[in-house]
Amino acid sequence: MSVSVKDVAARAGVSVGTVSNVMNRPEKVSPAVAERVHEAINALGFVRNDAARQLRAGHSKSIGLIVLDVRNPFFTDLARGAEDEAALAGLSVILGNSDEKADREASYLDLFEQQRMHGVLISPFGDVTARLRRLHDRGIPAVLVDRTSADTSYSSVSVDDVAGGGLAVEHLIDIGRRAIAFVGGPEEIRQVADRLEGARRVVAEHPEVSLEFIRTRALSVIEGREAGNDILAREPAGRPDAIFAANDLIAMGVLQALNMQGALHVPRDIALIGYDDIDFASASVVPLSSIRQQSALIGKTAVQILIEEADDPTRAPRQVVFHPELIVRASTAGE
Amino acid sequence: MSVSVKDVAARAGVSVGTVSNVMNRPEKVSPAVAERVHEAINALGFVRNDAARQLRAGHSKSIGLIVLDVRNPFFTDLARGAEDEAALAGLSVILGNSDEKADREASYLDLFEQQRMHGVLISPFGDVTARLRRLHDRGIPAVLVDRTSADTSYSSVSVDDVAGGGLAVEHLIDIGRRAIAFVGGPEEIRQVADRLEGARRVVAEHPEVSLEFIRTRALSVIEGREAGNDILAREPAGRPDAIFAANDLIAMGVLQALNMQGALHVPRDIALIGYDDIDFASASVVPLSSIRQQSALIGKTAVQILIEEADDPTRAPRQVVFHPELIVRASTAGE
DNA sequence: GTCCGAGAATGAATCGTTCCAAACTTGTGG
DNA sequence: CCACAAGTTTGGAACGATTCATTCTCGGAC
Repeated sequence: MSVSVKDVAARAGVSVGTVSNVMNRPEKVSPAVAERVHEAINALGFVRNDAARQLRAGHSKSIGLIVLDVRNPFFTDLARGAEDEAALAGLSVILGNSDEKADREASYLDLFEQQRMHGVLISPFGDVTARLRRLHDRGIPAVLVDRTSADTSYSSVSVDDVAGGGLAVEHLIDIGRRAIAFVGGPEEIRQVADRLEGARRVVAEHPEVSLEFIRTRALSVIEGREAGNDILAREPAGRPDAIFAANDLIAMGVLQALNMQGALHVPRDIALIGYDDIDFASASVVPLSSIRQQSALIGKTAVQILIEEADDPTRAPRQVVFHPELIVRASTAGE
Repeated sequence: MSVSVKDVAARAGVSVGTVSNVMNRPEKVSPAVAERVHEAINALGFVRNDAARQLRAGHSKSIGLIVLDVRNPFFTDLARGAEDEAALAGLSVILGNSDEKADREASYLDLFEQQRMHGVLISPFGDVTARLRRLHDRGIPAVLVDRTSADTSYSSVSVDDVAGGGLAVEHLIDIGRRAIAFVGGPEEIRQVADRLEGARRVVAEHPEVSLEFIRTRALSVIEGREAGNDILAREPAGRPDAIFAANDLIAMGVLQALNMQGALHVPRDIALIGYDDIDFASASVVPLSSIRQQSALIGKTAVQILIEEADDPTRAPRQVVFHPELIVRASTAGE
């Protein structure tokens, strides 16, 4: 049925300990023996039983990653960065999609605890502090991603959305716009609140610039289109000359509305900038300027911190904050 | 450090065997004892070590799922269906994203083999027959999803793309269109070829209808827009009166081009139907008709088959093919 | 009062790998 | 020729949950 080290050892004429050494500390074993063992492994098609290895080691060689939404490119890029970094340390990443549901999030945490993961990266939805504490007591470190922890007892890696909001608005001002509208919502979403806050701060430094807040019920294309239609319905004098959308989906909706039957021209009549820099952003009718987050770098950094904490559980938690980047495309081009 | 059944047993004043019974065959144990054991479990914060359980059982309680692209809603919905079905059997699903890369696919298969997964669902990219054979020999069944297996030694669950192509074109004919264009490519992609084939078959039954094939280099928005611009540049008489796009991204690109400055009206001048029914489809400027696949049902069914095969490895492989569904929206509305 | 059997609880064996102290081998210097 | 060190290899204990043959307990039948 199942080929074990014992079978490999028998065929190679060595002890099981030696087979283990060949796989885990090759430098301890003579080349001739190593060769024989490898031959036996291939001939028998031996594949190590991870459960046994884990049982002995006390914890697994996998890192659990729980994200809010696998469909969001931000998280898939983050996951990719995490995987690549984990691979360097011989670890693999198991991806869990909480889909912004507390019960799904909890069941992944249960699973990861049962599996004695090497560590857990989580973009939390519900209140997970109690659970993370349990994991920590069990020797499983956790790092929060895309969210700063309220208490600083866990490490976190996030992006400065306030700075991102500032970047977007500074750019709009740079190209000469003065009447800016922020479209997005609800403000309960931290990212929305922070981006708006960043926009407000920059506007406060420029007395000649005004900022209007157009609230949406969600961050979707349809909501963006409704907001765009509202703007279109106004007197020309009452329209903003630039729009900062809380994310690219909103921006795309706004663009569709403004562009309908060529009513208004982007960027001539109204400049438009989004947030997240999703693939669709560069593929829309008018390629969209946006704010890009270094998603892969976040994942990579989070894994680095996780590995450090796993090696030395007494290490003090760290909060890393990255700064987003402005991507200029046609929707805010020229004057 | 780590709380084991032994600790629980000591606190509850019973043997380890009884603790195991409480967790795995509660009917074998008296209520009074069960109560004491549960109290001890909670008090000590005991969580079963999955590695030990697995080692004993010979295989894990997880199903591995390898998809071509986690960002594709088709696969996330499929994964959701699989998870829900697996949960009913007390299994969990581990998601791996091959991202259409053979090396990533291979490393997930390695991982799943090391972990002695309960079974593997895979939407294959490279040639995985040799590897699946190995898994099978080791007692790990595999089910192919979204692809019929060339040889019938593995079960598979897929969608009939030929039928889907037929559905789309029948609908266009039903609303009175006669000059149909299929936009998509490259034909090497099985889905593209099948959808085109389905379209051809239906057209062959209607002598009054013509089918034109407009090839694209990829299934992206940009390629779709280029195709749309080409059509727009033609003499009005040379334009089709209906377009069947190989997927929704292509359709969105086509729509953007046709709609630019209100040049052509969809569906009055040209009717348009896509494929996949992605979220964006209903959110585009003109809500898009599309062909929907029962993604969740595919995942659910694949898990059912997998569990059956895991229970009885001698079971003959089955090929299940689902039929897609027509979703009518504004882009093909009325006459 | 004894015997029987059903139900409940026990505990030793088991899974496959890793670790490590001990045993073995080889080569070198005295 | 022996002692010794360095380099290799060995074999058994350990990890923690599950299983199952065995033992125990208790109530009822005779």
